[in-house]
Amino acid sequence: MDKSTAPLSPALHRRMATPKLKRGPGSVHSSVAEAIGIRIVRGEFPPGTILPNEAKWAADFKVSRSAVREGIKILMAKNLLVSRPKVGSRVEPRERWSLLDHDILTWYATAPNREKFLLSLQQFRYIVEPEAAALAAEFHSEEQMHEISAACQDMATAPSLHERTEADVRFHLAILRATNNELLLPLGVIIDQALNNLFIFITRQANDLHYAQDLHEKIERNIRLRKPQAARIAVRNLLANSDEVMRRSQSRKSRKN
Amino acid sequence: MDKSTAPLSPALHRRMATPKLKRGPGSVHSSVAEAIGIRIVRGEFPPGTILPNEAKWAADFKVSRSAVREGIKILMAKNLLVSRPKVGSRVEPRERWSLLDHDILTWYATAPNREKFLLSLQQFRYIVEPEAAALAAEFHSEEQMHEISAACQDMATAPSLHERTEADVRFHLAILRATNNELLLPLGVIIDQALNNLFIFITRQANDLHYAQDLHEKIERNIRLRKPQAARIAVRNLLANSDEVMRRSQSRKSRKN
DNA sequence: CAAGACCTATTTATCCTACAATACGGATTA
DNA sequence: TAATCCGTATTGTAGGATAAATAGGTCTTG
Repeated sequence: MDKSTAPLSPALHRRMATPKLKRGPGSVHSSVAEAIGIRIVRGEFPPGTILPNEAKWAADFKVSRSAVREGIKILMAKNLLVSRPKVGSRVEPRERWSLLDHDILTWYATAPNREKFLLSLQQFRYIVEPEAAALAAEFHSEEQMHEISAACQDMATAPSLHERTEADVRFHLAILRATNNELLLPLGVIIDQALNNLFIFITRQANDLHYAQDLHEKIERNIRLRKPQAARIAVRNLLANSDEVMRRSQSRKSRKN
Repeated sequence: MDKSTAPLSPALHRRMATPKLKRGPGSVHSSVAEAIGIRIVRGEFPPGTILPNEAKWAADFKVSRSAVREGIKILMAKNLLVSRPKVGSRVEPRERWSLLDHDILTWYATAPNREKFLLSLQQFRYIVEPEAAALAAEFHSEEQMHEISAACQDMATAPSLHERTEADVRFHLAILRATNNELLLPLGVIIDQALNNLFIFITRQANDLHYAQDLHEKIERNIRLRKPQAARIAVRNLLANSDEVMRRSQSRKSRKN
Protein backbone atom coordinates (compact mmCIF):
# COMPACT_ATOMS: atom_id res chain seq x y z
CA MET A 1 0.00 0.00 0.00
CA ASP A 2 1.24 3.46 -0.82
CA LYS A 3 1.81 5.37 2.37
CA SER A 4 0.72 8.68 0.89
CA THR A 5 -2.83 7.35 0.64
CA ALA A 6 -2.99 6.64 4.37
CA PRO A 7 -4.71 9.45 6.27
CA LEU A 8 -2.02 10.76 8.60
CA SER A 9 -2.49 13.60 11.01
CA PRO A 10 -0.18 16.56 10.30
CA ALA A 11 1.59 15.99 13.61
CA LEU A 12 2.24 12.35 12.82
CA HIS A 13 3.36 13.34 9.38
CA ARG A 14 5.89 15.74 10.82
CA ARG A 15 7.19 12.99 13.09
CA MET A 16 7.50 10.55 10.22
CA ALA A 17 9.32 13.00 7.98
CA THR A 18 12.95 12.02 7.54
CA PRO A 19 15.27 14.60 9.08
CA LYS A 20 18.11 15.80 6.96
CA LEU A 21 21.19 13.65 7.17
CA LYS A 22 23.74 15.17 9.51
CA ARG A 23 26.79 15.53 7.32
CA GLY A 24 29.20 15.33 10.18
CA PRO A 25 32.91 14.66 10.18
CA GLY A 26 32.54 10.92 9.64
CA SER A 27 31.81 9.05 6.46
CA VAL A 28 28.43 9.01 4.75
CA HIS A 29 27.60 5.40 5.55
CA SER A 30 28.25 5.89 9.26
CA SER A 31 26.08 9.00 9.22
CA VAL A 32 23.34 6.95 7.59
CA ALA A 33 23.77 4.21 10.21
CA GLU A 34 23.60 6.78 12.98
CA ALA A 35 20.56 8.54 11.54
CA ILE A 36 18.58 5.33 11.16
CA GLY A 37 20.00 3.74 14.31
CA ILE A 38 18.98 6.65 16.52
CA ARG A 39 15.45 6.58 15.18
CA ILE A 40 15.25 2.86 15.92
CA VAL A 41 16.55 3.00 19.49
CA ARG A 42 14.31 6.00 20.19
CA GLY A 43 11.38 3.80 19.34
CA GLU A 44 10.33 5.58 16.16
CA PHE A 45 10.42 2.23 14.38
CA PRO A 46 9.31 -0.32 16.98
CA PRO A 47 10.56 -3.91 16.83
CA GLY A 48 8.82 -5.83 14.06
CA THR A 49 8.42 -2.73 11.91
CA ILE A 50 9.51 -2.85 8.29
CA LEU A 51 11.73 0.09 7.49
CA PRO A 52 11.34 2.16 4.34
CA ASN A 53 13.22 0.52 1.50
CA GLU A 54 16.74 1.37 0.49
CA ALA A 55 15.68 3.54 -2.42
CA LYS A 56 13.56 5.66 -0.09
CA TRP A 57 16.43 6.24 2.32
CA ALA A 58 18.74 7.05 -0.58
CA ALA A 59 16.28 9.62 -1.88
CA ASP A 60 15.57 11.12 1.56
CA PHE A 61 19.23 11.40 2.51
CA LYS A 62 20.31 12.34 -1.01
CA VAL A 63 22.96 9.65 -1.06
CA SER A 64 23.58 6.60 -3.23
CA ARG A 65 21.94 3.29 -2.52
CA SER A 66 25.39 1.77 -1.88
CA ALA A 67 25.96 4.16 0.99
CA VAL A 68 22.57 3.30 2.45
CA ARG A 69 23.31 -0.40 2.12
CA GLU A 70 26.62 -0.06 3.93
CA GLY A 71 24.89 1.87 6.69
CA ILE A 72 22.23 -0.83 6.96
CA LYS A 73 24.97 -3.47 7.15
CA ILE A 74 26.39 -1.69 10.18
CA LEU A 75 22.99 -1.82 11.87
CA MET A 76 22.65 -5.48 10.92
CA ALA A 77 26.01 -6.20 12.54
CA LYS A 78 24.70 -4.64 15.74
CA ASN A 79 21.56 -6.78 15.56
CA LEU A 80 19.22 -3.81 15.30
CA LEU A 81 17.61 -5.26 12.18
CA VAL A 82 17.63 -8.03 9.61
CA SER A 83 17.15 -7.65 5.86
CA ARG A 84 15.55 -10.09 3.49
CA PRO A 85 14.83 -9.77 -0.21
CA LYS A 86 11.36 -8.67 -1.14
CA VAL A 87 10.33 -8.11 2.47
CA GLY A 88 12.79 -5.38 3.49
CA SER A 89 14.58 -4.52 6.71
CA ARG A 90 12.73 -5.53 9.84
CA VAL A 91 13.59 -4.11 13.26
CA GLU A 92 14.68 -6.88 15.63
CA PRO A 93 13.20 -7.40 19.12
CA ARG A 94 15.01 -5.30 21.71
CA GLU A 95 16.52 -8.25 23.50
CA ARG A 96 18.57 -9.05 20.41
CA TRP A 97 20.10 -5.57 20.22
CA SER A 98 23.80 -5.36 21.09
CA LEU A 99 23.12 -2.78 23.77
CA LEU A 100 26.69 -3.07 25.05
CA ASP A 101 27.97 -1.62 21.80
CA HIS A 102 29.53 1.81 22.06
CA ASP A 103 27.46 3.36 19.27
CA ILE A 104 24.13 1.96 20.37
CA LEU A 105 24.80 3.04 23.92
CA THR A 106 25.56 6.55 22.72
CA TRP A 107 22.41 6.67 20.62
CA TYR A 108 20.44 5.20 23.48
CA ALA A 109 21.62 7.90 25.86
CA THR A 110 19.80 10.46 23.72
CA ALA A 111 16.53 8.54 23.98
CA PRO A 112 13.62 9.91 26.04
CA ASN A 113 13.87 7.63 29.09
CA ARG A 114 17.20 8.90 30.37
CA GLU A 115 16.33 8.44 34.04
CA LYS A 116 15.64 4.73 33.75
CA PHE A 117 18.70 4.31 31.54
CA LEU A 118 20.99 5.84 34.14
CA LEU A 119 19.53 3.59 36.82
CA SER A 120 20.19 0.51 34.66
CA LEU A 121 23.76 1.65 34.11
CA GLN A 122 24.30 2.14 37.81
CA GLN A 123 22.77 -1.24 38.63
CA PHE A 124 25.00 -2.88 36.06
CA ARG A 125 28.06 -1.31 37.64
CA TYR A 126 27.04 -2.71 41.04
CA ILE A 127 27.08 -6.16 39.53
CA VAL A 128 30.32 -6.04 37.62
CA GLU A 129 32.71 -3.60 39.20
CA PRO A 130 33.07 -4.95 42.72
CA GLU A 131 33.87 -8.41 41.38
CA ALA A 132 36.20 -6.94 38.79
CA ALA A 133 38.09 -5.12 41.52
CA ALA A 134 38.33 -8.34 43.52
CA LEU A 135 39.73 -10.19 40.49
CA ALA A 136 42.13 -7.35 39.82
CA ALA A 137 43.33 -7.55 43.42
CA GLU A 138 44.04 -11.24 42.93
CA PHE A 139 45.56 -11.32 39.49
CA HIS A 140 46.99 -7.92 38.51
CA SER A 141 50.45 -7.66 37.08
CA GLU A 142 52.91 -4.98 38.08
CA GLU A 143 52.39 -3.03 34.89
CA GLN A 144 48.60 -3.20 35.21
CA MET A 145 48.84 -1.96 38.79
CA HIS A 146 50.92 0.94 37.62
CA GLU A 147 48.23 2.00 35.16
CA ILE A 148 45.65 1.95 37.95
CA SER A 149 47.81 3.97 40.31
CA ALA A 150 48.75 6.48 37.62
CA ALA A 151 45.11 7.08 36.72
CA CYS A 152 44.27 7.53 40.38
CA GLN A 153 46.97 10.12 40.79
CA ASP A 154 45.90 11.90 37.63
CA MET A 155 42.43 12.23 39.11
CA ALA A 156 43.84 13.98 42.13
CA THR A 157 45.89 16.48 40.13
CA ALA A 158 43.48 17.04 37.22
CA PRO A 159 43.13 20.79 36.59
CA SER A 160 39.57 20.58 35.22
CA LEU A 161 36.48 18.52 35.88
CA HIS A 162 36.64 17.25 32.32
CA GLU A 163 40.16 15.95 32.69
CA ARG A 164 39.25 14.48 36.05
CA THR A 165 36.45 12.50 34.43
CA GLU A 166 38.84 11.32 31.74
CA ALA A 167 41.24 9.99 34.37
CA ASP A 168 38.30 8.51 36.26
CA VAL A 169 37.27 6.47 33.21
CA ARG A 170 40.88 5.44 32.71
CA PHE A 171 41.05 4.29 36.33
CA HIS A 172 38.07 1.99 36.03
CA LEU A 173 39.10 0.63 32.65
CA ALA A 174 42.53 -0.17 34.04
CA ILE A 175 40.86 -2.22 36.76
CA LEU A 176 38.93 -4.17 34.15
CA ARG A 177 42.17 -4.85 32.28
CA ALA A 178 43.86 -5.98 35.47
CA THR A 179 41.31 -8.77 35.91
CA ASN A 180 43.04 -10.52 33.01
CA ASN A 181 39.64 -11.69 31.79
CA GLU A 182 39.27 -10.34 28.29
CA LEU A 183 35.51 -10.84 28.26
CA LEU A 184 35.25 -8.09 30.84
CA LEU A 185 36.93 -5.52 28.63
CA PRO A 186 33.89 -4.83 26.45
CA LEU A 187 32.02 -3.76 29.58
CA GLY A 188 34.22 -0.70 29.61
CA VAL A 189 31.68 1.02 27.36
CA ILE A 190 29.22 0.86 30.25
CA ILE A 191 31.60 2.63 32.58
CA ASP A 192 32.43 5.17 29.93
CA GLN A 193 28.78 5.98 29.39
CA ALA A 194 27.95 6.01 33.06
CA LEU A 195 30.75 8.36 34.05
CA ASN A 196 30.19 10.70 31.15
CA ASN A 197 26.51 10.88 31.99
CA LEU A 198 27.22 11.24 35.68
CA PHE A 199 29.62 14.02 34.84
CA ILE A 200 26.78 16.53 34.54
CA PHE A 201 25.54 15.70 38.03
CA ILE A 202 28.88 16.03 39.70
CA THR A 203 29.07 18.88 42.10
CA ARG A 204 31.99 21.21 42.05
CA GLN A 205 32.15 21.41 45.81
CA ALA A 206 35.63 20.73 47.07
CA ASN A 207 34.36 18.56 49.92
CA ASP A 208 32.63 16.13 47.61
CA LEU A 209 35.53 15.89 45.22
CA HIS A 210 37.91 15.26 48.06
CA TYR A 211 35.73 12.51 49.47
CA ALA A 212 35.33 10.86 46.07
CA GLN A 213 39.09 10.98 45.63
CA ASP A 214 39.50 9.28 48.97
CA LEU A 215 37.16 6.49 47.89
CA HIS A 216 39.14 5.96 44.71
CA GLU A 217 42.39 5.80 46.60
CA LYS A 218 40.96 3.18 48.95
CA ILE A 219 40.17 1.05 45.91
CA GLU A 220 43.65 1.56 44.52
CA ARG A 221 45.27 0.62 47.81
CA ASN A 222 43.25 -2.54 48.33
CA ILE A 223 43.98 -3.77 44.83
CA ARG A 224 47.64 -2.98 45.27
CA LEU A 225 47.76 -4.83 48.58
CA ARG A 226 45.95 -7.75 46.97
CA LYS A 227 42.95 -7.67 49.28
CA PRO A 228 40.02 -8.83 47.13
CA GLN A 229 37.28 -8.58 49.72
CA ALA A 230 38.35 -5.11 50.83
CA ALA A 231 38.57 -3.98 47.19
CA ARG A 232 35.07 -5.27 46.58
CA ILE A 233 33.69 -3.28 49.47
CA ALA A 234 35.62 -0.16 48.53
CA VAL A 235 34.05 -0.22 45.07
CA ARG A 236 30.60 -0.67 46.57
CA ASN A 237 31.23 2.40 48.72
CA LEU A 238 32.23 4.41 45.69
CA LEU A 239 29.11 3.39 43.81
CA ALA A 240 26.94 4.20 46.81
CA ASN A 241 28.50 7.63 46.85
CA SER A 242 27.62 8.11 43.16
CA ASP A 243 24.04 7.16 43.96
CA GLU A 244 24.02 9.69 46.77
CA VAL A 245 25.35 12.46 44.51
CA MET A 246 22.72 11.67 41.89
CA ARG A 247 19.97 11.58 44.46
CA ARG A 248 20.96 14.94 45.93
CA SER A 249 21.16 16.52 42.49
CA GLN A 250 17.78 15.04 41.67
CA SER A 251 16.10 16.45 44.76
CA ARG A 252 17.71 19.85 44.19
CA LYS A 253 16.24 19.87 40.73
CA SER A 254 12.75 18.91 41.86
CA ARG A 255 12.86 21.58 44.58
CA LYS A 256 13.60 24.16 41.93
CA ASN A 257 10.61 23.23 39.78
CA MET B 1 57.07 -1.86 0.20
CA ASP B 2 55.65 -4.51 -2.08
CA LYS B 3 54.88 -7.56 -0.01
CA SER B 4 55.80 -9.99 -2.78
CA THR B 5 59.41 -8.88 -2.48
CA ALA B 6 59.55 -9.91 1.18
CA PRO B 7 61.22 -13.30 1.61
CA LEU B 8 58.54 -15.54 3.06
CA SER B 9 59.08 -19.11 4.10
CA PRO B 10 56.93 -21.62 2.20
CA ALA B 11 55.13 -22.52 5.44
CA LEU B 12 54.29 -18.90 6.10
CA HIS B 13 53.22 -18.50 2.53
CA ARG B 14 50.85 -21.41 2.86
CA ARG B 15 49.40 -19.87 6.00
CA MET B 16 48.93 -16.54 4.24
CA ALA B 17 47.10 -18.07 1.32
CA THR B 18 43.44 -17.11 1.33
CA PRO B 19 41.16 -20.10 1.82
CA LYS B 20 38.23 -20.43 -0.53
CA LEU B 21 35.16 -18.56 0.59
CA LYS B 22 32.65 -20.84 2.22
CA ARG B 23 29.53 -20.35 0.13
CA GLY B 24 27.18 -21.26 2.92
CA PRO B 25 23.47 -20.63 3.27
CA GLY B 26 23.86 -16.97 4.19
CA SER B 27 24.52 -14.05 1.91
CA VAL B 28 27.86 -13.39 0.28
CA HIS B 29 28.73 -10.34 2.33
CA SER B 30 28.18 -12.17 5.61
CA SER B 31 30.31 -15.05 4.36
CA VAL B 32 33.03 -12.53 3.57
CA ALA B 33 32.68 -10.97 7.03
CA GLU B 34 32.90 -14.41 8.61
CA ALA B 35 35.88 -15.49 6.54
CA ILE B 36 37.88 -12.37 7.34
CA GLY B 37 36.56 -12.11 10.90
CA ILE B 38 37.61 -15.63 11.80
CA ARG B 39 41.12 -15.04 10.50
CA ILE B 40 41.35 -11.89 12.60
CA VAL B 41 40.15 -13.39 15.88
CA ARG B 42 42.38 -16.41 15.32
CA GLY B 43 45.32 -14.04 15.30
CA GLU B 44 46.27 -14.49 11.66
CA PHE B 45 46.15 -10.72 11.30
CA PRO B 46 47.35 -9.37 14.65
CA PRO B 47 46.13 -5.98 15.90
CA GLY B 48 47.84 -3.16 14.05
CA THR B 49 48.16 -5.20 10.86
CA ILE B 50 46.98 -3.71 7.59
CA LEU B 51 44.69 -6.10 5.78
CA PRO B 52 44.99 -6.81 2.06
CA ASN B 53 43.04 -4.21 0.14
CA GLU B 54 39.48 -4.62 -1.04
CA ALA B 55 40.45 -5.49 -4.60
CA LYS B 56 42.63 -8.34 -3.30
CA TRP B 57 39.82 -9.83 -1.24
CA ALA B 58 37.42 -9.48 -4.15
CA ALA B 59 39.84 -11.34 -6.41
CA ASP B 60 40.64 -14.02 -3.81
CA PHE B 61 37.01 -14.68 -2.94
CA LYS B 62 35.82 -14.23 -6.52
CA VAL B 63 33.17 -11.76 -5.46
CA SER B 64 32.48 -8.15 -6.28
CA ARG B 65 34.14 -5.34 -4.43
CA SER B 66 30.71 -4.20 -3.20
CA ALA B 67 30.24 -7.48 -1.39
CA VAL B 68 33.68 -7.20 0.18
CA ARG B 69 32.98 -3.66 1.30
CA GLU B 70 29.70 -4.67 2.93
CA GLY B 71 31.50 -7.48 4.73
CA ILE B 72 34.17 -5.08 5.92
CA LYS B 73 31.48 -2.70 7.17
CA ILE B 74 30.12 -5.51 9.34
CA LEU B 75 33.56 -6.04 10.86
CA MET B 76 33.92 -2.29 11.38
CA ALA B 77 30.61 -2.24 13.23
CA LYS B 78 32.00 -4.91 15.56
CA ASN B 79 35.14 -2.86 16.13
CA LEU B 80 37.44 -5.49 14.69
CA LEU B 81 38.99 -2.98 12.31
CA VAL B 82 38.93 0.57 11.00
CA SER B 83 39.31 1.64 7.39
CA ARG B 84 40.89 4.80 6.09
CA PRO B 85 41.61 5.88 2.52
CA LYS B 86 45.10 5.31 1.27
CA VAL B 87 46.09 3.33 4.35
CA GLY B 88 43.59 0.46 4.22
CA SER B 89 41.87 -1.56 6.91
CA ARG B 90 43.81 -1.81 10.15
CA VAL B 91 43.02 -4.43 12.77
CA GLU B 92 42.02 -2.78 16.05
CA PRO B 93 43.60 -3.62 19.43
CA ARG B 94 41.85 -6.55 21.08
CA GLU B 95 40.41 -4.51 23.90
CA ARG B 96 38.30 -2.59 21.40
CA TRP B 97 36.72 -5.74 19.95
CA SER B 98 33.05 -6.27 20.78
CA LEU B 99 33.78 -9.69 22.25
CA LEU B 100 30.26 -9.91 23.64
CA ASP B 101 28.87 -10.02 20.12
CA HIS B 102 27.30 -13.30 19.10
CA ASP B 103 29.27 -13.66 15.86
CA ILE B 104 32.64 -12.76 17.31
CA LEU B 105 32.06 -15.13 20.19
CA THR B 106 31.23 -17.92 17.77
CA TRP B 107 34.31 -17.23 15.68
CA TYR B 108 36.38 -16.95 18.83
CA ALA B 109 35.24 -20.36 20.03
CA THR B 110 37.01 -21.89 17.01
CA ALA B 111 40.29 -20.20 17.93
CA PRO B 112 43.26 -22.23 19.21
CA ASN B 113 43.13 -21.27 22.90
CA ARG B 114 39.81 -22.93 23.70
CA GLU B 115 40.79 -23.89 27.24
CA LYS B 116 41.49 -20.35 28.37
CA PHE B 117 38.40 -19.14 26.58
CA LEU B 118 36.16 -21.55 28.47
CA LEU B 119 37.71 -20.49 31.75
CA SER B 120 37.01 -16.84 30.97
CA LEU B 121 33.43 -17.71 30.11
CA GLN B 122 32.98 -19.57 33.36
CA GLN B 123 34.55 -16.76 35.39
CA PHE B 124 32.26 -14.27 33.68
CA ARG B 125 29.23 -16.33 34.62
CA TYR B 126 30.35 -16.34 38.26
CA ILE B 127 30.29 -12.56 38.22
CA VAL B 128 27.01 -11.97 36.47
CA GLU B 129 24.64 -14.83 37.06
CA PRO B 130 24.38 -14.94 40.85
CA GLU B 131 23.56 -11.24 40.96
CA ALA B 132 21.16 -11.61 38.05
CA ALA B 133 19.33 -14.35 39.93
CA ALA B 134 19.16 -12.14 43.02
CA LEU B 135 17.70 -9.28 40.98
CA ALA B 136 15.26 -11.65 39.34
CA ALA B 137 14.16 -12.85 42.76
CA GLU B 138 13.46 -9.28 43.75
CA PHE B 139 11.86 -7.88 40.64
CA HIS B 140 10.40 -10.66 38.48
CA SER B 141 6.86 -10.36 37.15
CA GLU B 142 4.42 -13.23 37.12
CA GLU B 143 4.84 -13.81 33.41
CA GLN B 144 8.64 -13.77 33.66
CA MET B 145 8.49 -16.27 36.51
CA HIS B 146 6.35 -18.51 34.37
CA GLU B 147 8.98 -18.54 31.62
CA ILE B 148 11.64 -19.54 34.14
CA SER B 149 9.52 -22.33 35.61
CA ALA B 150 8.50 -23.62 32.20
CA ALA B 151 12.11 -23.81 31.02
CA CYS B 152 13.06 -25.62 34.21
CA GLN B 153 10.34 -28.19 33.66
CA ASP B 154 11.32 -28.62 30.03
CA MET B 155 14.83 -29.47 31.20
CA ALA B 156 13.48 -32.24 33.33
CA THR B 157 11.36 -33.78 30.60
CA ALA B 158 13.69 -33.18 27.63
CA PRO B 159 13.99 -36.40 25.60
CA SER B 160 17.52 -35.68 24.31
CA LEU B 161 20.65 -34.01 25.61
CA HIS B 162 20.39 -31.48 22.82
CA GLU B 163 16.89 -30.43 23.76
CA ARG B 164 17.90 -30.37 27.39
CA THR B 165 20.68 -27.91 26.59
CA GLU B 166 18.22 -25.79 24.62
CA ALA B 167 15.90 -25.59 27.63
CA ASP B 168 18.90 -24.92 29.86
CA VAL B 169 19.86 -21.88 27.81
CA ARG B 170 16.24 -20.75 27.83
CA PHE B 171 16.18 -21.07 31.62
CA HIS B 172 19.18 -18.81 32.15
CA LEU B 173 18.05 -16.27 29.57
CA ALA B 174 14.65 -16.09 31.26
CA ILE B 175 16.41 -15.22 34.51
CA LEU B 176 18.28 -12.42 32.79
CA ARG B 177 15.01 -11.10 31.42
CA ALA B 178 13.40 -11.28 34.85
CA THR B 179 15.99 -8.85 36.24
CA ASN B 180 14.18 -6.14 34.29
CA ASN B 181 17.54 -4.57 33.52
CA GLU B 182 17.81 -4.50 29.76
CA LEU B 183 21.57 -3.99 29.82
CA LEU B 184 21.91 -7.51 31.14
CA LEU B 185 20.13 -9.07 28.16
CA PRO B 186 23.12 -8.85 25.79
CA LEU B 187 25.06 -11.02 28.23
CA GLY B 188 22.85 -13.88 27.14
CA VAL B 189 25.30 -14.59 24.34
CA ILE B 190 27.85 -15.53 27.00
CA ILE B 191 25.53 -18.06 28.54
CA ASP B 192 24.60 -19.41 25.14
CA GLN B 193 28.24 -19.92 24.23
CA ALA B 194 29.17 -21.35 27.60
CA LEU B 195 26.39 -23.91 27.68
CA ASN B 196 26.85 -24.98 24.08
CA ASN B 197 30.56 -25.44 24.70
CA LEU B 198 29.94 -27.17 27.99
CA PHE B 199 27.50 -29.44 26.19
CA ILE B 200 30.30 -31.60 24.87
CA PHE B 201 31.65 -32.16 28.39
CA ILE B 202 28.36 -33.11 29.90
CA THR B 203 28.23 -36.65 31.04
CA ARG B 204 25.29 -38.81 30.17
CA GLN B 205 25.24 -40.45 33.57
CA ALA B 206 21.78 -40.32 35.08
CA ASN B 207 23.15 -39.38 38.51
CA ASP B 208 24.83 -36.27 37.25
CA LEU B 209 21.85 -35.17 35.22
CA HIS B 210 19.56 -35.66 38.17
CA TYR B 211 21.81 -33.67 40.46
CA ALA B 212 22.11 -30.84 37.95
CA GLN B 213 18.35 -30.78 37.58
CA ASP B 214 18.04 -30.48 41.33
CA LEU B 215 20.38 -27.49 41.34
CA HIS B 216 18.31 -25.79 38.66
CA GLU B 217 15.10 -26.39 40.56
CA LYS B 218 16.60 -24.86 43.70
CA ILE B 219 17.34 -21.72 41.69
CA GLU B 220 13.83 -21.68 40.29
CA ARG B 221 12.30 -22.08 43.73
CA ASN B 222 14.35 -19.36 45.37
CA ILE B 223 13.53 -16.88 42.64
CA ARG B 224 9.88 -17.79 42.83
CA LEU B 225 9.86 -17.34 46.62
CA ARG B 226 11.64 -14.01 46.18
CA LYS B 227 14.69 -14.97 48.21
CA PRO B 228 17.59 -13.06 46.59
CA GLN B 229 20.38 -14.27 48.81
CA ALA B 230 19.33 -17.91 48.53
CA ALA B 231 19.00 -17.57 44.74
CA ARG B 232 22.49 -16.12 44.57
CA ILE B 233 23.95 -19.05 46.46
CA ALA B 234 21.96 -21.59 44.43
CA VAL B 235 23.44 -20.21 41.22
CA ARG B 236 26.94 -20.36 42.69
CA ASN B 237 26.35 -24.00 43.51
CA LEU B 238 25.25 -24.72 39.97
CA LEU B 239 28.32 -23.03 38.54
CA ALA B 240 30.56 -24.92 40.94
CA ASN B 241 28.99 -28.12 39.69
CA SER B 242 29.75 -27.14 36.09
CA ASP B 243 33.35 -26.54 37.09
CA GLU B 244 33.43 -29.95 38.69
CA VAL B 245 32.02 -31.65 35.59
CA MET B 246 34.57 -29.92 33.40
CA ARG B 247 37.40 -30.82 35.73
CA ARG B 248 36.43 -34.47 35.84
CA SER B 249 36.10 -34.61 32.07
CA GLN B 250 39.47 -32.93 31.80
CA SER B 251 41.22 -35.40 34.06
CA ARG B 252 39.58 -38.34 32.26
CA LYS B 253 40.94 -37.02 29.02
CA SER B 254 44.47 -36.57 30.36
CA ARG B 255 44.39 -40.04 31.85
CA LYS B 256 43.57 -41.43 28.43
CA ASN B 257 46.51 -39.70 26.73
C1' DC C 1 71.40 21.44 5.59
C1' DA C 2 66.79 21.73 7.50
C1' DA C 3 62.06 22.71 7.30
C1' DG C 4 58.21 23.39 5.01
C1' DA C 5 55.33 23.33 0.77
C1' DC C 6 53.83 20.60 -2.85
C1' DC C 7 53.09 16.79 -5.65
C1' DT C 8 51.87 11.74 -6.71
C1' DA C 9 50.32 7.27 -6.19
C1' DT C 10 47.39 4.24 -3.73
C1' DT C 11 43.49 3.15 -1.27
C1' DT C 12 39.04 3.69 0.44
C1' DA C 13 34.58 6.37 -0.34
C1' DT C 14 30.84 7.32 -3.15
C1' DC C 15 27.96 7.02 -6.99
C1' DC C 16 25.76 4.71 -10.78
C1' DT C 17 23.55 1.06 -13.57
C1' DA C 18 22.23 -3.46 -14.49
C1' DC C 19 20.73 -7.85 -13.42
C1' DA C 20 19.78 -11.93 -10.21
C1' DA C 21 17.43 -14.05 -6.42
C1' DT C 22 13.77 -14.12 -3.50
C1' DA C 23 9.25 -14.46 -1.55
C1' DC C 24 4.81 -11.79 -0.78
C1' DG C 25 0.27 -11.53 -2.20
C1' DG C 26 -2.97 -11.60 -5.58
C1' DA C 27 -4.79 -14.17 -9.69
C1' DT C 28 -6.03 -18.46 -11.50
C1' DT C 29 -7.70 -22.88 -11.55
C1' DA C 30 -9.31 -27.48 -9.97
C1' DT D 1 -12.81 -23.32 -1.01
C1' DA D 2 -8.07 -24.58 -1.39
C1' DA D 3 -4.05 -25.19 -3.79
C1' DT D 4 -1.01 -23.60 -7.24
C1' DC D 5 1.02 -20.25 -10.29
C1' DC D 6 2.96 -16.04 -11.36
C1' DG D 7 3.82 -11.03 -11.48
C1' DT D 8 6.27 -7.73 -8.98
C1' DA D 9 8.56 -5.25 -5.40
C1' DT D 10 12.70 -5.48 -2.76
C1' DT D 11 17.10 -6.75 -1.41
C1' DG D 12 21.44 -9.07 -3.13
C1' DT D 13 25.40 -9.05 -6.25
C1' DA D 14 28.20 -7.43 -9.87
C1' DG D 15 31.27 -4.17 -12.09
C1' DG D 16 32.89 0.17 -13.41
C1' DA D 17 33.73 5.16 -12.98
C1' DT D 18 34.96 9.06 -10.32
C1' DA D 19 35.94 11.56 -5.94
C1' DA D 20 38.29 12.27 -1.73
C1' DA D 21 41.81 11.44 1.45
C1' DT D 22 46.43 10.78 2.83
C1' DA D 23 51.25 8.61 3.43
C1' DG D 24 55.41 9.28 1.55
C1' DG D 25 58.49 11.14 -1.53
C1' DT D 26 60.16 15.48 -3.95
C1' DC D 27 60.99 19.94 -4.60
C1' DT D 28 61.69 24.57 -2.97
C1' DT D 29 63.43 27.87 0.02
C1' DG D 30 65.49 30.07 4.03
